[in-house]
Amino acid sequence: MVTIKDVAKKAGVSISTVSRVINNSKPVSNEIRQRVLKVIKETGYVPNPLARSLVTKKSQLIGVIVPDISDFFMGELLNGIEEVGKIYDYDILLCNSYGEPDEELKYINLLKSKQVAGIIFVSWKMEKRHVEAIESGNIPAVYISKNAKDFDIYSVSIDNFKASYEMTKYLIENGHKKIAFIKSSVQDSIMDSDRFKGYKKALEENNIKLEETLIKEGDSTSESGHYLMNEIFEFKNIPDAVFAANDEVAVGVINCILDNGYKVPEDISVAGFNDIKLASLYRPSLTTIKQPIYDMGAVSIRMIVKMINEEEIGDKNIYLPYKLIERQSVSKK
Amino acid sequence: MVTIKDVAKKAGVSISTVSRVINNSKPVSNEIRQRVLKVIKETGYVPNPLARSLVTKKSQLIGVIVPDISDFFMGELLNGIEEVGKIYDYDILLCNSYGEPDEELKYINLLKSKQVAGIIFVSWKMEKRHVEAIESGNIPAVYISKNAKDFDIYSVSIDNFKASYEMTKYLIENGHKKIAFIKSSVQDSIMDSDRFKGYKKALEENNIKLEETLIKEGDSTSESGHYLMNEIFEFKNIPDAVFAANDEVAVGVINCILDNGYKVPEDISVAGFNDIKLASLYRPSLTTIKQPIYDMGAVSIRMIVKMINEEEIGDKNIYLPYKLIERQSVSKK
DNA sequence: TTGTACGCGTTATCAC
DNA sequence: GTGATAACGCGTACAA
Repeated sequence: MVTIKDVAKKAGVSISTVSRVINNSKPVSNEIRQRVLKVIKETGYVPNPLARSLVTKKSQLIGVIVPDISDFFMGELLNGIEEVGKIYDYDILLCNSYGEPDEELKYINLLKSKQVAGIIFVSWKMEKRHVEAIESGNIPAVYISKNAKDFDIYSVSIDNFKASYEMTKYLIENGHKKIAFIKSSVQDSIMDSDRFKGYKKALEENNIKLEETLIKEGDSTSESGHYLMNEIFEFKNIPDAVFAANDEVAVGVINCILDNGYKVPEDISVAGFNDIKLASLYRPSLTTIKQPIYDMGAVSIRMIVKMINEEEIGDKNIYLPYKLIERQSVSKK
Repeated sequence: MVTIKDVAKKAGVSISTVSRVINNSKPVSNEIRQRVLKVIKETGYVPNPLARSLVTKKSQLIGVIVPDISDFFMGELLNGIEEVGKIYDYDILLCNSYGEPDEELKYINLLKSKQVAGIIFVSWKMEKRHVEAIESGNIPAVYISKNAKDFDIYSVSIDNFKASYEMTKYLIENGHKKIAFIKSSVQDSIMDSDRFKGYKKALEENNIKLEETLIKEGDSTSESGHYLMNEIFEFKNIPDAVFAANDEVAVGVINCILDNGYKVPEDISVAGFNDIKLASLYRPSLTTIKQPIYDMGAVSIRMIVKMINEEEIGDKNIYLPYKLIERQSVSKK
């Protein structure tokens, strides 16, 4: 491996000079600059990021902690993070926490010891100790989590309350009165409450009373959706629409409805949340709330970069626009 | 940040001694060991991985280059890599190449300069220059690619020829004679040939002649599947079954068939390849070849670790077992 | 068994 | 504008 020393020697200058040309840190006479550049090209010299980080105390690594890599949501999010990160020359150190708080904490400390330039923390549900661990490191961080707004931190999300309210209203306006709501309990947090609150408000405004037997909660998998929908069927209190906490759950719900001999959306309508790739692929295609997942990733890392460069950031909590996507899974009036 | 020096001073020993206890590299008297350990605990000292890598020339980082993070396949693969990596204390440096050869090459060099302990290179289609770039670095590497076996390298895959042969045979045995085949051209490589060859052999054995108008190729997205299936429809030479290069394509194919007013599998059967999560979620659920994606990731990183530790590895090319999964998208006799 | 001193490849602080 | 040289935090021959 060719080092700065080799380049210096071959160019007949000191390593300081070489350092200056590669970093543009101080003026160097044009003649020497060209000579050094030439040698660099010839030798194929690449600065050692490790040595560099060791002295500057900064790496070009952004640590990203996610609860589940194979979750459709994370893939798109990571895409956004990666793509924008590349623009600013940052690489991604990926950590899969399996949504376990202890793992999350372990990774936070690991990332700190690796002196990452920033952390993007994606979590189903954050705890105080996580925030404290990150913030104490004095390292730029952005949070993507259902309950991020409980803390005084930088976060990226959408307005879940409003989105949920709109979707519920949409269902009602299209003639649905008996609307089941399925939330994911791993997210028995503010944000789920937000979505639930939006649902509740829409019902209230339309004088529809909440039915306990139509409110279910499980985790955020399709299996869970299938299971919970079955419970609803067993109760014989059949809804004419189901609003699921996320698209995977929604698909599980639809499959269950189909398995029970009903049709979607003719007999029962189903709405999802997130608009992951699956939502448009699945048939019937899912009416859902489109979260700008890719953008959320992109914005997160952009914020980190700004923090690193000490640029001005507006609000600590960024709310991105969402959109109600009408597809086939909800029948229209 | 507390360093090895601080620990040494506080414990009243030299830094070498501290280094020895944390690395177990040389004998240290029990008394001193305990004292050092105690100080480490008290101070919460964590060795700086950067400084460590700088001197040992080895990091605890495994670089993973994938062509598309949001691809369902990659998510599951990364899961396997991450989980096993964690066991051996390796972290994942994630690179998204977008399947572009130049990007791939750039990342390979980046990873080398970061002195990663190993590289897992996932690619739609590898070129000689990629292999050369990696192998010249003398760094452990495992390849997951359609055409990995063209090179003398470590790779993990399944026997695509046999799998494809079996699926085609299965279709034929269930009464299908006009079987379309859709490959993904980004993979116009050996492996696709392998799958294509398997398809061809099965047809030959059953005296079915190959029909050019039923062979299509595009990329590996559902959009591509939809588009190609449309082309087949336009040709008015309707098949009674379609064998798609992968599940996403298969879903696109089915959606197209549905859009054209046909039923799956009653009118046309569709088989996929890979068995990603989507395959069982989608309705009709996909009959497909189950690749052990998670295991492929797990095995890959396990191989890397073995290479790092200079343990014995058996074959250079690992073939994992696959399985034909019967679901709803193919009608049975 | 323990400590000293050097080197890993860079950047940064001085002098010149 | 340029060049020594001290750091960064750690591992490890070499001495003791």
